[in-house]
Amino acid sequence: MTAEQQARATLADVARLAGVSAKTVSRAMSGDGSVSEVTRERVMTAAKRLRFRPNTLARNLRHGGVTNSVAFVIGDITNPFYFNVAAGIERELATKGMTMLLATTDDAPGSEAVVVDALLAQRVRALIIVPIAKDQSYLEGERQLGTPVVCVDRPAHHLVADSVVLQNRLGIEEAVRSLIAVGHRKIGFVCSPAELYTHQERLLGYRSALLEAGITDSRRYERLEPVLGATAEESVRELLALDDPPTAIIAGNNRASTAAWRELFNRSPRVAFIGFDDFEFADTLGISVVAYDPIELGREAARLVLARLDDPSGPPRQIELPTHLIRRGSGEVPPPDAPDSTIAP
Amino acid sequence: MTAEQQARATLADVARLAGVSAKTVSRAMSGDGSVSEVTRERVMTAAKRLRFRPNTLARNLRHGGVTNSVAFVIGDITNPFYFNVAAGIERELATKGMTMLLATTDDAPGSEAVVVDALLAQRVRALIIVPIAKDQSYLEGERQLGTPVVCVDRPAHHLVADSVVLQNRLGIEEAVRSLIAVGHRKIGFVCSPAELYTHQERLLGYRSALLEAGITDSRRYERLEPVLGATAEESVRELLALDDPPTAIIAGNNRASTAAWRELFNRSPRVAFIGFDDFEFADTLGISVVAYDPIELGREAARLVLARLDDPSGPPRQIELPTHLIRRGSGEVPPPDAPDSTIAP
DNA sequence: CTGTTAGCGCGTTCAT
DNA sequence: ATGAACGCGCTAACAG
Repeated sequence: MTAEQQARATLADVARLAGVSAKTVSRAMSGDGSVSEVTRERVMTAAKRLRFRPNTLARNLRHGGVTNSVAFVIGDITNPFYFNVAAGIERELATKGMTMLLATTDDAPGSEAVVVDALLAQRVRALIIVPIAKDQSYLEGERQLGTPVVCVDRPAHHLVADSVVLQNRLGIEEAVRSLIAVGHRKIGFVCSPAELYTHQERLLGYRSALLEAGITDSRRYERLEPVLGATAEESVRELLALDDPPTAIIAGNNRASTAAWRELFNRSPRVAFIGFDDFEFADTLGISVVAYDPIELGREAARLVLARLDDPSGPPRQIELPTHLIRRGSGEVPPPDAPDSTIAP
Repeated sequence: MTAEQQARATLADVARLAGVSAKTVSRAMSGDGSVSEVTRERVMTAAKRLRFRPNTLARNLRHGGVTNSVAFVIGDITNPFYFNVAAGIERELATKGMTMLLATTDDAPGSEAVVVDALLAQRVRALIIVPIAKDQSYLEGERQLGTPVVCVDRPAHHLVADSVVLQNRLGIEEAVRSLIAVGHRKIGFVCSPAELYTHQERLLGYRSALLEAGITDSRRYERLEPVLGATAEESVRELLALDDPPTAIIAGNNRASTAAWRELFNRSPRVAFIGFDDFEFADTLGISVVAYDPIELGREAARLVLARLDDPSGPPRQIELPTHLIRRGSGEVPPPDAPDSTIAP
């Protein structure tokens, strides 16, 4: 690493070396206007010799001061869920030559606006966020200025914006019904913090499906962690330590799923289990889950951005992506008192 | 979403409304020069009313045309390994107010230069890449222009650059020795494509550790997929179908680990197994692995970038991050013919 | 086909 | 403490 900090060549430098005007170089490089074959050659040679690299920034500044990147704002980058969504966004954007800027709020509601502001100052083309703050109205002005804002996984609060969410209720309802069909009446629900929209929805799905089956005494089986980061392992232990423990457990999100299964693994008598969000080995291990496609979640969000860039007008769009129960065995375990599981009738 | 595309306010607009010069606004906003308290107030109010947002791009253009983001170029965004590295990079950059631009080459060696060129045109501050092309000399010019280039996981070819890699050989050697200590002499090695530096290193580690123990006839137990995407499941099946099958298997990378374990799971007699790269449930399932910290890999890369931005001179730095064997049981299974495993002496 | 002028939004260098 | 002029790298709008 030598410090031979050679200066970066500009259009003007190339023009000088090629003996033409800057604009001609511009034309030659971008293939925009018409340039004679000879001069184009001359320009290209000069550019190569000077290691010229067009400055997209300056170009965009001239065009209206917007970059080519879309910002994706997430809470915790170590959560694989976000990562898969990011993968979908990146892929979809790449088809249009756009790049993804990734930023983190560390799941701190207070830092959302700060992080977003910094990104907007960098003139990102659009914003895709997993809302964590309780109020996104601070983005209203930016939206009016023409910056598309798309919310993923959770809708925005106090802001008109496109969004992509999952069919959370339906997913959990399907899981509950499936357990009931096998004979369960005592079904537990463990999940991460209750405040989040997704978890609220899933809780509502859990309750409505139970109600539907005439089960009205399940509140004691609900365990929503009060704080982010608390593990579902404890919740499961608590539930199973009850005098009248549940015979089946549903987890409401990915972290809770893995934590819960960790606790249920190797326990007997076997407690039926259905997780939320598919994961590696869930198939090999025979774990039933309410699955969905996180990559598609990202792709849809990016598509909404692209559509909005194409046509800023029109009403906000709310997309709901399907969830579906995958039966692999763990959710099909009957309760111990079921007719089929008794040794003799 | 109405189409009320109101124009974006600039420094000049704010200046006009506040009745001062543009430079005064600039001073007031950046808190740089000295501004009287009254005018500062006036400027701030005007800025708020116009929803003014300073344009970082224009500012940076004035400063030398460089953005605040560092590009991270990876092959396949769906590989959790890259994701964790990305997490480390993002976190470390965030401490300096920088953001991460994520780009993908789809593991196509030919597209690396294309993607990188586009990023450089966007004037990223630095480049962190997982090299996939056979030659990174195309970056030499850029390096001389002062753009730090850091390679992760694999060193660059034909380019002087900082890099962070793992202690690949040592990791696999430790695994092999551990298996040998339990009594294994027939040890298989399954891995993804052979061309990659990491896999070559691990293969060499495998061979040297065997040689060290006087085992010289293990070539028939080596299975390196010729193409990316081929699964290690087949390789494992092949190995176990041999007349004289191995009694232990080592996987050389994360994808191979999960695929191999999928195949070994529920098989009997139990084949000893050690994977490479830790993963969710490896602990719960009792799978021994050669582990390392992917997030730290990213953080180190980002630190190299920051150091290089701070001081471009100095020799290239090569950092090797440690790997270590985590014994959880699967790697401690003795061979069927071992004295301890026989029922009676 | 090519060059000139002007200006994108901001900061620097002088002035005042 | 504040302002005017100029320039960062590039391109639109006009020449010629």
